[in-house]
Parts: sequence; C-alpha cells; structure tokens
Amino acid sequence: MKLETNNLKDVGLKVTIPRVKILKILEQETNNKHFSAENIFNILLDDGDDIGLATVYRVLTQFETAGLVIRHHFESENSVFELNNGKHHDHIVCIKCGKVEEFFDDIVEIRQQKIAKRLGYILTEHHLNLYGLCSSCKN
Amino acid sequence: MKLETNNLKDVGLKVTIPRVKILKILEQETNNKHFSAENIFNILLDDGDDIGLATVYRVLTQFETAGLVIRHHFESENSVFELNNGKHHDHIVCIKCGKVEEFFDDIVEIRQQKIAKRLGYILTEHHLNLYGLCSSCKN
DNA sequence: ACTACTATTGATAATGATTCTCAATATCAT
DNA sequence: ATGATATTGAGAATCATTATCAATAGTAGT
Ligand SMILES: [Mn+2]
Ligand SMILES: [Mn+2]
Ligand SMILES: [Zn+2]
Ligand SMILES: [Zn+2]
Repeated sequence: MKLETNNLKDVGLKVTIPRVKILKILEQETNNKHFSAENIFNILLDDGDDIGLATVYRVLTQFETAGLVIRHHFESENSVFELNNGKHHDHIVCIKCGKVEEFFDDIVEIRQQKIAKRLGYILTEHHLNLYGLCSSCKN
Repeated sequence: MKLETNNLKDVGLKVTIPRVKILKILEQETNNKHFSAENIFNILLDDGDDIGLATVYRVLTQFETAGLVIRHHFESENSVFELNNGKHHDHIVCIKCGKVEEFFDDIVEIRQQKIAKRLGYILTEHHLNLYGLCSSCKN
C-alpha cells in the first residue's frame, strides 16, 4: 500500500483521489514546499486532474486539522500550506521574489518561552516571520 | 491648535472631522491600544458620530501609509491598528480572551538580524507574535 | 468672509479568498 | 457486490476590505 494511503488512513481519512493527489503534491521535493490553495489547484489542473477548488480548500483544512499540514499567513497574503514534518521552524520571506526559506534558532525559541513566562502566559504557539531581500534580489 | 490637527498637517492630510475623531480614538489611553476597523466604527457610533465604515477603512489605510499607525494581522483575524509611537515592539495574544500585550526583547531582535545575515538577506521587517493563555485565563 | 478648486466623504456596489450547500458519486466494512 | 455513509464538484454565500461616484467640506487666495 502506498505512502499516501497510509498517511491518510492513519489520521482516519478515507483514501480518495483528491486527497491522495493533493498529498502527493505536498510531498514533492521541489524548491518550494509552501503552497497556496490556488497553487495546488493549478498544479492539479496542469496534471489534467478534475478536482474542484472547493475540494482543495476542504482537503487542506482537513489535513491541517489532522496535523498533516501546517497553515501559514505570510504578510497579509493568502494562506500557504506545507507538509508537517514534525520539525518546528520559522520562515524568512523575500519581499521581492516571494522565496520562502526556513530556519530554526534555539536562542530565539528559548527567549520566547522566557518572555511568555515573565508576562504570566502559558505559551501555546508562535509565529516568527522575517521579511527582506534575498541574496538574489538584493542586487 | 490641537494635537490631532498638527499630527494630520504634519503628514500632509487635510484636517477633517473623521480623521480627527479616529486619531483621538487611537490616542486614547485605555487598556486596549489595538483596534480593528469595526472597533473604531462602533466607538464612533456610540459617540453619535455619523462616519461611514468605508471612511474608517480609508482613513486607517491613509494613516498607515503616512506612518501614523501600524497594522497588525494576529492569527488569521482581521487587521488591527495601533498608533505608531515610534518604539518597535512585538506582541503576545491570549487565545482565550484576546488580550494583547506588548514586549521588546533585545536578544530576539539581535538574533533575527544574525539569522537574516546568515541566510544572505537584507532584513526589512519582522513579525513575532506569541500566542497563549494569559494569567487570568490559564486558571 | 466669499470663491473656486480639490480632496474627502458616505452609501453602495464590487472584489477576492474562503466556506457552505446540496444533489450526485465514491469509499469501504460487511 | 451491497448499502450506509462520507466525499465531491459546482455554484451560491460570506465576510472583510476596497472601489466608485455624486454630494459635500477644507483651504488657499482674494
Ligand atoms: Mn516551512
Ligand atoms: Mn502594539
Ligand atoms: Zn528574492
Ligand atoms: Zn486571556
């Protein structure tokens, strides 16, 4: 049985064509792991698949609820989704070309916990997004 | 001449009733400095002012462009606005009651610069939002 | 204070991303 | 294979925000 099939069964979702195809797209090893719903819809169109945009949104939300994907809101743009590989990381986004890169910084993570504690909060989540010009675009 | 009048003239905006009133609301020293457009619209309504919601959005966007206010996007909610006091800070938001508190952490700020540099970016902006349960809500 | 020139406003329509509805179809345990 | 149930696709609905446009207000110059 295929990988996607297992992933879906594991989270209690029926194995349907839209779900398998969307999961495959998210699993692609490309230069961009971060997809908008429209992105995925267009890839499906190019592949000749006849899957509705509503289904793409629906499936992505189900995947998010199931913990298979993570949803991001960069700047004030549309939602973007990426496969949840279990390793937390934050993002830096090029304001010119839109490239998204990932990073993880222990010191920042620890600091955040300290800040939350000092203010009396139980920290459940955080979003750290850096914006700037990437190495290609800054010239 | 009043404070609001000066602020507006300084950024090249005509002194109109909607602009002055919205600026006054933003300058209020209350427990909440962070307003949505709807928030401000309702305060105006309560004050008996007859200012359209479209005007509120328009004026807030003009204020943002002029550098008078800063717009935030917490979680995936509506835009919230606060007066730009010139002192950069980040935010922690209670996921239960919605309270927003501010903080500034030198170490995090320095780390962000380092991360951007390491990845070859010129950093122009960042959003760091923490989410959790505030001291009142965690019980 | 009056005019004339523009900028601004308020009402309403339009937009765009996302979600909802619902009848038709597909999945899967039996 | 069958039937109970979940899922799908198309299009309508939603909701925050922006655009349109005729009426009105602000302001520089008299
Ligand atoms: Mn990522
Ligand atoms: Mn603030
Ligand atoms: Zn770039
Ligand atoms: Zn709270």
